[in-house]
Amino acid sequence: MAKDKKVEQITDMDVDFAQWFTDVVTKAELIDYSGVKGFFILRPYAFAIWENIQSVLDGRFKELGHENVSMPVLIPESLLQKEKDHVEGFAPEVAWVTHGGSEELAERMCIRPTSETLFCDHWSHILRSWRDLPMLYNQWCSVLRWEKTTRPFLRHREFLWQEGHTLHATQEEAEQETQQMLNVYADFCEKYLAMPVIKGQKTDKEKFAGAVATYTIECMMHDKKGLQSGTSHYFGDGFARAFDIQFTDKENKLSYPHQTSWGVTTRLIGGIIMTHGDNSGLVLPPKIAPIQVMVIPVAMHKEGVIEKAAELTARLKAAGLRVKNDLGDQSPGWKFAQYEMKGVPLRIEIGPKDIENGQCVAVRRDNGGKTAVALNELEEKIPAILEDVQKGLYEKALKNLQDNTRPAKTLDEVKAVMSEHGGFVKTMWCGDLDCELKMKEDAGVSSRCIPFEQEHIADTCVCCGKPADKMVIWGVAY
RNA sequence: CGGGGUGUGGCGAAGUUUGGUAUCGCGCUUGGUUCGGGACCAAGAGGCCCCGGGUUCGAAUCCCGGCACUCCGACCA
Repeated sequence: MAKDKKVEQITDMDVDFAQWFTDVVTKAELIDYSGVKGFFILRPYAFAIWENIQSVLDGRFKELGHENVSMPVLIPESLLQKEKDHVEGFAPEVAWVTHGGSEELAERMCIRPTSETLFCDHWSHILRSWRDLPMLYNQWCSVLRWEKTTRPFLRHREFLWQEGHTLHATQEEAEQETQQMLNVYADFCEKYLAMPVIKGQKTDKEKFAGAVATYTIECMMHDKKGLQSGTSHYFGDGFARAFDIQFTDKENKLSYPHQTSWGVTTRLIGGIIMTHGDNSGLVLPPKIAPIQVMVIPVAMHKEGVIEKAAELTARLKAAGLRVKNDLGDQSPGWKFAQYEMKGVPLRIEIGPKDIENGQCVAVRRDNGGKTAVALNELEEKIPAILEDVQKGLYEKALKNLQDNTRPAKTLDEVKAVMSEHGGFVKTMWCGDLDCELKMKEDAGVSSRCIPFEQEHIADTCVCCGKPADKMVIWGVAY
């Protein structure tokens, strides 16, 4: 027991998962609290993770033809009001600017909670012809939503994200874009963050305010709760009509374009923490870790150790890895614990005995496995171990998802599964809002999504017993 | 927004019931010895006791009002 838990300061995750999470985000130096509720400071280590996420996704977006833009942070109230469902969805959680200096503004402005209205207004100015389409835009920015309950990474009042917004000549093209971007997110989560996802569609109750359809990737955290990790929306031409965005099509007729938007946020970092973390702290997938390898010299005062550590570091850097060494005067044991806390995927120990044997010792963060690596094989062996760590993390998370997703045919079965195991439940659903509400009321679960990969669990709705042909995944979500 | 808990050097706590000028551990600084799982010795530095009022000769402590953090709900990425 105790020997597994090397860091006493962290609350045991099986005792109190929420407290464990708070301990990790502060002790791994990811987050500091600002003086204002819901506004968090992303410290350099957290921001470096975000930059890695940005860099991969931004590259993908651009490969697919998207361009980055920068929209204003303020939205005039009249603009926000234009699309009815949208304003109803967001009005309760926007913050308002009412003064410029000491002068009261003629019209108050909200700090953007999302930028659909800004993009729409802009497009209504510039769109003329079918030759202008598609418009494939994205922006990296922060948005503000006045949430009641806030938690680091999972629910900020101000959070960093990217929001892609696109306009297309046809419904088919827009729907294809929506699917394409959902797939980009799913692929990124699985390949880079080692987080398996369930792709599917949101129910009407859960979809984005103003959307025709919302698609989502849902992940399962270590505590078996769900995390919506990315969304992609199809808007039809509703916003275009509300904002009077038109173009002249190939038949010389005025037409409304079809629209999409899609986004991921710094919540992904929360997902990484809660998917892979353990009782020693953070565990980062190698592909996204700011530091992939930490070289720790042992018995630094002995001749040649510091030089050897520097040499290994330089060689691994040259091999394309993100690697650092720690020549600080803390004891090796302190350093081991420190970088475990920070989730560095691989540690390399190099001391006098190793130098004598022409080797170093590589220690994996995910399972503690130690390997002696011959120094002349460094460039081949270390990347291979990192790949294995990446793979191992994904497989472990996939097992958690699969082992904790259970079928149910009746509401009583759902309740039994939830009280006994938690996790996700898959059931048939008739499509009625009343049944969805009853699931929440009686079993405490919300619909996560209607997965693209459907299974036939039963012939009838889990709730009302009427014929049903849709399978829904339910769970408790962050 | 409803219900609970908390707020004391950087961190974690004691002190609050019963008012008398703040204590401990960790960390930090300097010097020395150490170094294969959070080393040791010595000497130092560091406090608007969350904020604002009030009671009192005197408030970390009692009273009133705020704010923040945290957990559980409802709302949401």
